[in-house]
Amino acid sequence: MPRDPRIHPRKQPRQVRAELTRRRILRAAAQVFAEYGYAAGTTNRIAERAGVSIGSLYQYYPNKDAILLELTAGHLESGAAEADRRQAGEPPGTVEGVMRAFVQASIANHLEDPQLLRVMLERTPRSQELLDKVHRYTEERTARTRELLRSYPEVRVQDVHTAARIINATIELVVHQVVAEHEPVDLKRLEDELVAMFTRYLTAG
Amino acid sequence: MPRDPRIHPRKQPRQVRAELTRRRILRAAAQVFAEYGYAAGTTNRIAERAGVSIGSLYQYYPNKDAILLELTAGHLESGAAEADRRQAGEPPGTVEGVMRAFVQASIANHLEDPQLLRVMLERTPRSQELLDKVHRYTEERTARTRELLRSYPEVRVQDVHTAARIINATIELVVHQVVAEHEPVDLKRLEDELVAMFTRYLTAG
DNA sequence: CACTATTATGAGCAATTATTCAGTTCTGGC
DNA sequence: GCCAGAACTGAATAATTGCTCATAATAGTG
Repeated sequence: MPRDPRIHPRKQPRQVRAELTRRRILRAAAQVFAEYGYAAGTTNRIAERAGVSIGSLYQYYPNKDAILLELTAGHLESGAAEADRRQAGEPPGTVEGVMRAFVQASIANHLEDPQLLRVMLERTPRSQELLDKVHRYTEERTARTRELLRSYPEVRVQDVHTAARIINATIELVVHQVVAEHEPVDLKRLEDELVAMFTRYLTAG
Repeated sequence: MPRDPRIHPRKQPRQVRAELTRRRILRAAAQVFAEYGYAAGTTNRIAERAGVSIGSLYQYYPNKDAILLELTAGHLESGAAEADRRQAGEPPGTVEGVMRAFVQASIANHLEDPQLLRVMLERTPRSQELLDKVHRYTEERTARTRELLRSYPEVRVQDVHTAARIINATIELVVHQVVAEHEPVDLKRLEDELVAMFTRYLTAG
């Protein structure tokens, strides 16, 4: 039975050791969720892995969901930052270049910890807060992609907005699925085919 | 703690009413899983929804996982049957026709009960039996698609196998995601853009 | 050192849940 | 109508788990 975080606000760390504890808990949670999944990743297990008592965990997180929420927020933010970095660095001259940058960023992002990502995807639909966060992120990302596509005259699709959505969703989901599979996958091949698919789609004569 | 089904085999119905009970339980499980998710979809709730005592449920299913396994198996089988039907009916002359048939079949399949499907996707990675089943199904489907693509001379991609994988994964995942979203989506538009993407990808000059 | 605020502890509570089993009811063949 | 096996029942069990709170340890301050 989750409690209302407004009634049970998490404590703000004022000493260094508190901040350290918080970080230990978060790292442990990432490992435990990745290893056991959300349901079997119990708060006691997380505390144990962090080398911290269960009480400490609840001083910084009002409930279990809040932990995954923070992990997910971190992932989204680092993903957005990565995308910004790649885009600001050098504006790729071609549509293919843009698509390749997208795909590469996604593959890199998913290689980090596919199992944890899976838990995030699993859990998202059941948590309103997560849902909202992911939704906002997705919308902004779609809008950006759409405008980027608009800036290339050679892009000719019926509906740029839908195209942007499909491309982003495809990258996110397909890369995740393929990377998370147990069999070894030729990532270069995956990258090339995805890039080819998007490029031909967008710039068809 | 799931028990070994070999030790606790489910009973084979010998009377009509038993078969009816089994079916009521399965239908109720589909509803309850879709409504509450896997974790909160308790066996007691399923039994209650089915209008059957909890004991009856355990006479036909050794544990909770077995129920979802049967539901998933049913979904896969009906999906495969649907694909066969569409393909056997009339061989579409163009690549675009084939892609459209694929996309339409998937959309139809997902409109049925997106929420239940989500639970299946959620749960699959945690159940070895489910994992195997889905894996076998995916492999066969990929092989079929690959051979189909090979039969069209105008299909020119670097790696037909990877192409088949990407196309199937994209259809499955993107359609699911878009359909499961709460916002109303223009399905015709989704269909058109997906078909365009695949067709241009496959038949690029 | 002494004192207060901050942080850490962990036994245990309350609630939930999958599953069992001893007993009851029903069905269909004779 | 009788009865053996099939089907059904649901209270009870055993285990798990999120989370609390009274208490203890520690840090920073003067």
